[in-house]
Amino acid sequence: MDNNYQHNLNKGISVDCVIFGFDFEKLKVLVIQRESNEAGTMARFSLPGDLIFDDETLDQAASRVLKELTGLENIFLEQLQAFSSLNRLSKPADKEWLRQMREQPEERVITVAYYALVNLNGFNPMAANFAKAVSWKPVDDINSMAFDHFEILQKAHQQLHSKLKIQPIGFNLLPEKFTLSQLHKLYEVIAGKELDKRNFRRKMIKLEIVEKLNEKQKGVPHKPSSFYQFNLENYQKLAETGFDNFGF
Amino acid sequence: MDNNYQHNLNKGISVDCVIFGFDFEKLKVLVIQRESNEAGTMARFSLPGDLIFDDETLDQAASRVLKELTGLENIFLEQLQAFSSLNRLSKPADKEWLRQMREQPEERVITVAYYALVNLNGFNPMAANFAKAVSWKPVDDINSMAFDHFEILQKAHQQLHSKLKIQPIGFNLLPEKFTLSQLHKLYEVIAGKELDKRNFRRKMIKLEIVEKLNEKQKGVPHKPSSFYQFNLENYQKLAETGFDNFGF
DNA sequence: GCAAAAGTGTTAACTGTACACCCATGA
DNA sequence: TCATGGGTGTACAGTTAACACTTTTGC
Repeated sequence: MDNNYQHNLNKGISVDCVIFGFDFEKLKVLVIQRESNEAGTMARFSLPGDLIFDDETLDQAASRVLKELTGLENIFLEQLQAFSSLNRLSKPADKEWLRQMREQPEERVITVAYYALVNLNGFNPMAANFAKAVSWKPVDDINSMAFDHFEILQKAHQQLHSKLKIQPIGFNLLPEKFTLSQLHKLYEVIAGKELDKRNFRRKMIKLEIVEKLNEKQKGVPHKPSSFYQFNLENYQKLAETGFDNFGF
Repeated sequence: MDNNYQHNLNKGISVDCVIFGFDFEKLKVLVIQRESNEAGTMARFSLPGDLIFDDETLDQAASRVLKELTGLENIFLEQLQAFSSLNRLSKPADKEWLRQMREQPEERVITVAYYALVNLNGFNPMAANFAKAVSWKPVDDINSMAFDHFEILQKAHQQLHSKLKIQPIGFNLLPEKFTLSQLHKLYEVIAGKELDKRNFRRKMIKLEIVEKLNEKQKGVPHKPSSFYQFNLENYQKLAETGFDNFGF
């Protein structure tokens, strides 16, 4: 990717991004689809990533990959961890694929994984980058990926889950205005279990990290829901007093 | 360090280890002291670390550093995160120091930090490695280090704190047999606040992750304390049912 | 008027927290 | 006998968890 800057690339280190999105139904992840020239082989996906430049930090490299692919900037992006297994490129098809993109595909590469949270509603990654076969896949539907990317995805998913319990990062997956049912559904999907509707709402409202707006859903064939927004200020006050557990 | 294997070193990636120990009083960290040839300059310390070999994983490299320095194997060792700031080597004295140890000290190096938990009682790192000026320093007494090591230390300290709340990793800092007071003190030191003695003991005992032994302290000028040991099996049962918060 | 999702209260069980005194030992 | 840290119980407040019906809208 980005052959224009090759002279500058650090050949030994890459970043890979696990970009999560939520469509009010399922947790999804942005994947790049390999054109399958091996008939009969299961379609294979990889995470977006790139080698880093010598004069950028890992954070900058991850932001760059994210922007190139989605056009998005200033979104939630956090380092997961470095991966270094010696057989990252052990699958033959992976080597072939890499050969098309990099100068020395056999060389050992250590990758630093990041995970990002984006609001995917009304957003199509293809609009920003139509040259690549990019798509959102439900996380739960994926059970294999190229390289060690499935391991990275699983680790990122797990990290998202643990972090959601102690910090209000889930709001990054929703639009600015959202309904409590949408928030509720998000927590259920990530926690992987049902959460009592009444208890959930009561807790969110009592913590005062969501704020009711004077605006309701329109055109829905049922009682319209109020919109809410995340109140960062209140959350920060809460965090100062040592809050670190939603109790889900 | 370890010049014998130079031909094999990956010049772009190093590991650094934050090795924590607990002496029943304070949380300590293993540091390497630079021989200060700059009079008047505050003594400077660094974390133990090394460039990685091309044919080892990051985990292996970290284990190697740990073993070379302490002689210890199979102890708690976990990746923290990768650090890549472009001015890691910006302090002139740091460059000079590195020049003595590496071929190309100016080259950009990304480091992957690990943290380890060891039982330091009756243990002297010098015994295993007398060539280096290695010592345990109280974490709270350190407010500056070489390179970006102070940032790494702070991050590791913070991680230890958060993780201790949700997983029983603190036992790695204690001997196999310990008293509840020692465990209590450990949690207070890492949490950075007083914890009610009665409530603390009640909780640990009720969770059944500690097990009372038929053995007591001897020769202490006060009522002798019972020894306890960590019960991994019970903890795992607990973890299966979704336990992830000690509530401290 | 019906289907669909929004919104709302109460109770019982459990968990957290605050707090003070007697006990066993060595010197 | 004194100094030192070990060890114990209780009551109140707050939090979690379980549970079912009414409301508002579009069709």
